[in-house]
Amino acid sequence: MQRKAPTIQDVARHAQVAVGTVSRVLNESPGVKPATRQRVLAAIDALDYSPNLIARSMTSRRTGSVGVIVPYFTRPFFSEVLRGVEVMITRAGQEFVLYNVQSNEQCDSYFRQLPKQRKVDGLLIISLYPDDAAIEGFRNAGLPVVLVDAYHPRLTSLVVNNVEGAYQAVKCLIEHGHRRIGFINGITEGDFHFNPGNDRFIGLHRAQGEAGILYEPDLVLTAEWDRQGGRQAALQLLMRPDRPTAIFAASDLQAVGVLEAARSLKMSVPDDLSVIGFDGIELSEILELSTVQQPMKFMGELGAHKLIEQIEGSANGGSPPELIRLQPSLIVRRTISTPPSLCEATSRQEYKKE
Amino acid sequence: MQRKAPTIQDVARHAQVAVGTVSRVLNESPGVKPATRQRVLAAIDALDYSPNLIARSMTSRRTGSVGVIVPYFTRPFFSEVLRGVEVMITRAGQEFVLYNVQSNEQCDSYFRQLPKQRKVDGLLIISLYPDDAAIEGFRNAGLPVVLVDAYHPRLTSLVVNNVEGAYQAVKCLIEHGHRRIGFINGITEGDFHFNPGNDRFIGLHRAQGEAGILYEPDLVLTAEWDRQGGRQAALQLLMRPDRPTAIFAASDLQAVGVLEAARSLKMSVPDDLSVIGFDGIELSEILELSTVQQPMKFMGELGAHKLIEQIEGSANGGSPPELIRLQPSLIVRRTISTPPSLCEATSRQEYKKE
DNA sequence: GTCCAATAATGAAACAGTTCAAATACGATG
DNA sequence: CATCGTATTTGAACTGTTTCATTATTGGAC
Repeated sequence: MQRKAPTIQDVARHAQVAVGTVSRVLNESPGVKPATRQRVLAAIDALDYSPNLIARSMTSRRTGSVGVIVPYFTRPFFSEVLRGVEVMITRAGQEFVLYNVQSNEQCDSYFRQLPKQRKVDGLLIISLYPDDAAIEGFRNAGLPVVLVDAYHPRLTSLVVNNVEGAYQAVKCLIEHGHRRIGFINGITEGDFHFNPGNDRFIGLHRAQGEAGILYEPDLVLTAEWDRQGGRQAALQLLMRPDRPTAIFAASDLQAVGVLEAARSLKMSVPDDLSVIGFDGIELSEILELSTVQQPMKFMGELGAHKLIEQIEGSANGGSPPELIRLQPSLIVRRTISTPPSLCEATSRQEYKKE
Repeated sequence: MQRKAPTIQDVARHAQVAVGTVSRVLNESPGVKPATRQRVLAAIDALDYSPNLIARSMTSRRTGSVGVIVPYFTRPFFSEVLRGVEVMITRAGQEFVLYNVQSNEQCDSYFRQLPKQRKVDGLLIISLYPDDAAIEGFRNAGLPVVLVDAYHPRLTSLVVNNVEGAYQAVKCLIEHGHRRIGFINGITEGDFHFNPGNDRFIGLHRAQGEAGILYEPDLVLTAEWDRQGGRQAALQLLMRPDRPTAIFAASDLQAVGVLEAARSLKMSVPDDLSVIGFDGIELSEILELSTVQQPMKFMGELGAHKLIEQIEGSANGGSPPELIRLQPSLIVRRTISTPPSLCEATSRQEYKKE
């Protein structure tokens, strides 16, 4: 059992050529006579040889692997982004090394270690924000890095316009007559420094400002990015005497929590409460939840594509960092309607008219 | 920019020792005088050195990476399993290389190539069934392999008792009075040979047999494993004149499709139709879908744990393959009730009595 | 002050490839 | 037939580690 794998030496011996020749056959370098090439290929076939990629990496300084650093990779948003990433990485013939981060220390340690260990040819960082020291480390190591759903001026970054997305969402709510709109933000996880929820808050703020709605700090809560977070925050908002008639959540998962909270309070959506989320995960479609759709898979694809471009072009000097902005789009589904107060008001008005 | 990374040679020179000594400091091998160790550590610190893992892999024949082969890794079931896998792999200080397979050829090519390329120390194969040639390849390469949600006599395998899970589910439906139960199986994807849906079908069959219910081939359909598949199959089942009063789907995603089909036909669940799925993904909880819960995360953890055990013990001869069986558990939620026909029957009976 | 056995430290070989300067083969030309 | 230039091929050097047979150092016993 476990007989030693054949090496390039064995192939060379078997084909009666020098190792260098086998190497050029393997790498399809020119300058090998067809007849020789055939002999070598036959030997490779006979020995069932395939090159040891580790050894190859030694000299070629290419590992054929791309590292992807991502927080909580099983959450639907990240999962979708990764789907796109995987497609591109595989298409480029690279392997996909997943670095899941759950804490700030872990994230930092990846940022510090990975460039030096040389186990990956490039790094795709999703929704995480490397500090300047980390970026210096990437540069020193000559390691291509692309940011997705995060921005840093010194790195190629891919972001969606969170401000605009939130603005559209809230504007839609306002156009439906809502004046008291709750906002559930996501926490800045660990200490990752970067929080797309903050931009979404800004969008909300802008839409409200334009409509002349006063900012009410009490209607803004910060919660975990998941269902539980959304539910708890929603309960808090909805049990207030002057509760909001609509809630905008920084993520779909939180919005689902809002729906659950409403259900548990026997409130009907959208009759008693309008809800809108952010992301556009599959679940939002199933639950007919209105949301701001991000092009998740595309973000993954494009980010990976840009990274691979950098890896392949890294010989001839790195290209300057690029900032790519994508537009989210509002999807109005079942969970939005005119607020109850306004309905009453309207009917009362109509009543008066008669 | 991009100054060359320091090597062990540089450290040795800086600390005025031989490379061998630095190596033993790095690997915490005994036989290095504390004073020397200090000098070396100081040099490592001064140069900000960390060993090149690729080079290290050359001689140590350990890459520090574990490969995970999985189909459609973003589906909730796999995603949950992977969550467990990731935890264990990271805990063991290994890296997680993801091989997502979407076609049979791709799967096969991974099975053939990976053992020879030596880029991973072990392979975790999820819901995929390697053929004998592949297994021979693993053995020749001395590559530890563990199967999760699949079984092969020559490999350590981790399976849930699909027959039993399905049996419980269908028995529950029968106990609620259902006699016409539709079954939506999942297709055997690509040509992966292994289909847990078949065992679920057997469980259904057994429960029906015990209850003296005749097997009706028309009530058994095969569909894609996803929502669309479930929806289409359900539509087909529900538009029959003698439609079933309950549907058991081989996956939760398909069961969600069933719910959607029912909704589009204006049928109420569970009043007009009982539905039960399989897997126990988060979505089933959100939709209050009854299901057969698999310990997904645990399966990932245990599978990865077994694999790491094998990797670490692979020096002293491989342990014999092990078969681990886990029990799923039925979760009854909102989507099960007594069938309408029986309600009528019951009320008619009661009527007569009066 | 020797001698001996540990204990430390050395440095070359090995790992499995790529690369490149040098050697060789070959066909055409003068 | 010698010469030249091109097309192949060779084999040693190199990548950055680990390992291991040697060699050097140390400290204690005599």
